[in-house]
Amino acid sequence: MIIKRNYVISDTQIPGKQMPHRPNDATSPRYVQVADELRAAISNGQFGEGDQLPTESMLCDRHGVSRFTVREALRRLQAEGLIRRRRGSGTIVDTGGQVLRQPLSDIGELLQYAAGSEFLFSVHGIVSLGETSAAEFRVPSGSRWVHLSGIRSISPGGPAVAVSDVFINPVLECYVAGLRPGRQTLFEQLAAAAGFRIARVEQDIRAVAAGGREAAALGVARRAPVLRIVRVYRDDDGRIVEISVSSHPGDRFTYSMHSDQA
Amino acid sequence: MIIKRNYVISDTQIPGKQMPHRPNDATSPRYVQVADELRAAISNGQFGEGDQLPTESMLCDRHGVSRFTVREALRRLQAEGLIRRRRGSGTIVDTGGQVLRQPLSDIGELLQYAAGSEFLFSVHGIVSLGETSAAEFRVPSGSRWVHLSGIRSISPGGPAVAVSDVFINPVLECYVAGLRPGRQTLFEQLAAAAGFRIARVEQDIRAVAAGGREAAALGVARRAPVLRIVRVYRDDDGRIVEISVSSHPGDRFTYSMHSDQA
DNA sequence: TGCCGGAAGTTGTCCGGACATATTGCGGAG
DNA sequence: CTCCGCAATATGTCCGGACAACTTCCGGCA
Repeated sequence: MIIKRNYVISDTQIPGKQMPHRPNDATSPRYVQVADELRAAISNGQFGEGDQLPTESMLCDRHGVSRFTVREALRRLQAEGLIRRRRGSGTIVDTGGQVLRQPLSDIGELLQYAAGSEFLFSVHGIVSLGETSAAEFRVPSGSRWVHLSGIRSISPGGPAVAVSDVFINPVLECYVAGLRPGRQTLFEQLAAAAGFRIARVEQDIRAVAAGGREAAALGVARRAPVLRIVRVYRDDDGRIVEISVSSHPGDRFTYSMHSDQA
Repeated sequence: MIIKRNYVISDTQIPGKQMPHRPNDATSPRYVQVADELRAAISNGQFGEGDQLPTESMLCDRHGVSRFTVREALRRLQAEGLIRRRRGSGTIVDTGGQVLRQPLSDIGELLQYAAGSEFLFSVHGIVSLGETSAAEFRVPSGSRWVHLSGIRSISPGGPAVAVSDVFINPVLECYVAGLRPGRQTLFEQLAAAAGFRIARVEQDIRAVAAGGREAAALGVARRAPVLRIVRVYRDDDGRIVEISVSSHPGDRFTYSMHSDQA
């Protein structure tokens, strides 16, 4: 009988064989763990803005991993905009004062944004998208979706930072009743409940004039400028899981992102 | 005397030693070259939407490189949103009909966007940023910048897709006179002329109401919704090279991006 | 004093190998 | 014929090593 496990402990240590520092019961890869530890160290001030991070070889020794793993971890932190790296010089903490703004350049940061706000919603049943909406979302005209709408705010009952319409793939209809308002995103809840993974998010951002319903919900004047963000969530097979259309008041919301060159 | 070169050809081929398929006079890394070839093959229809790309080991053989190099190349294509990958299953071409929109999720795609439009500008000399602007751009109040303004359009003389104010670091003032209008970005020209590299771009996106000057230049009504994009370009040392403030008409411009989970 | 060149240190590129884990297809058992 | 399980195959994780290219610093030389 064969028992599947992450790592097999053998008596004879073969040089060059993968051997975790401590047995890895958690399923997350080592480089994610290293990245998490470094991120925490930056976050709690152990490494301050402008400080030099330990060199790759030092991190290898300290965490008991190879340079591959360390570089993969550092690559993640760089993609998050927390560090800056220069050949020959080293790795420097440079967050650009990121915490104050809403950084949204990958799915992880999308979650971070959602975690800082509350989402209240109600379910409206199944709708069929007309030609205009279908073209805008690049889905077949007349396709059917479970329709929800809601309001996102920083503190419960506080001023709204967004009003949203959400359309969920009807094959997931049975899970819609289990969705709960709060700080967790809908796509996260759907993924956990139905047992799949969000592999890609596409976003379209435009400036539009507030309609009557949006203006009222956001507390702005009619025809005031609002930022409209359309997000399309896809699973591993490219199937659309969820579409969300969010409208943010122009005077209260800024979408921030960054891009680092390799 | 020591002559620096990328690779040294030795008589005795040591197994496992790096040895380029063909002598690499170009300075670009091998994985960039592989990525470029694959991107071209996708672009010219050699691999169509939904097709399966050759496996990693096939690409290793075909390009005469290691799996490390192939994976680095594929990682780039995935970041660009051209392919989708699944463990055990393979790599599939999935561009999501990207060419029709303006994808802007890294510096390379920023260049692609700029290449599809013309930028005409004029130089206004040196200005000092007031407190409001300084705070918005996160630079010291009262700092001095070379001020330019201009209009971006798809075809020369055609309708404007943006009006921009640009602020350039005064240490680069001597290069400003050499800037030329057209399809090449200003930061690209500055980097080439002054011999540095743009390492990071930060972007803030908001919806605002068009002011009188913007409305006239864009051909929209006053107080019409416009998308305001503030970009801060930094070099390797984190110094601000250029700040650009672009206003795009809401009815003619959509900012598209995507985000793929590893 | 000032400049040049080399040594040391650091990240970038690249290799070959090994094993883990997910998917797919096929054949055998029922 | 259907379903289970295994083999083949593909990508993901991880190792150790080697060399390239760039920075920084320091000492020697003019």
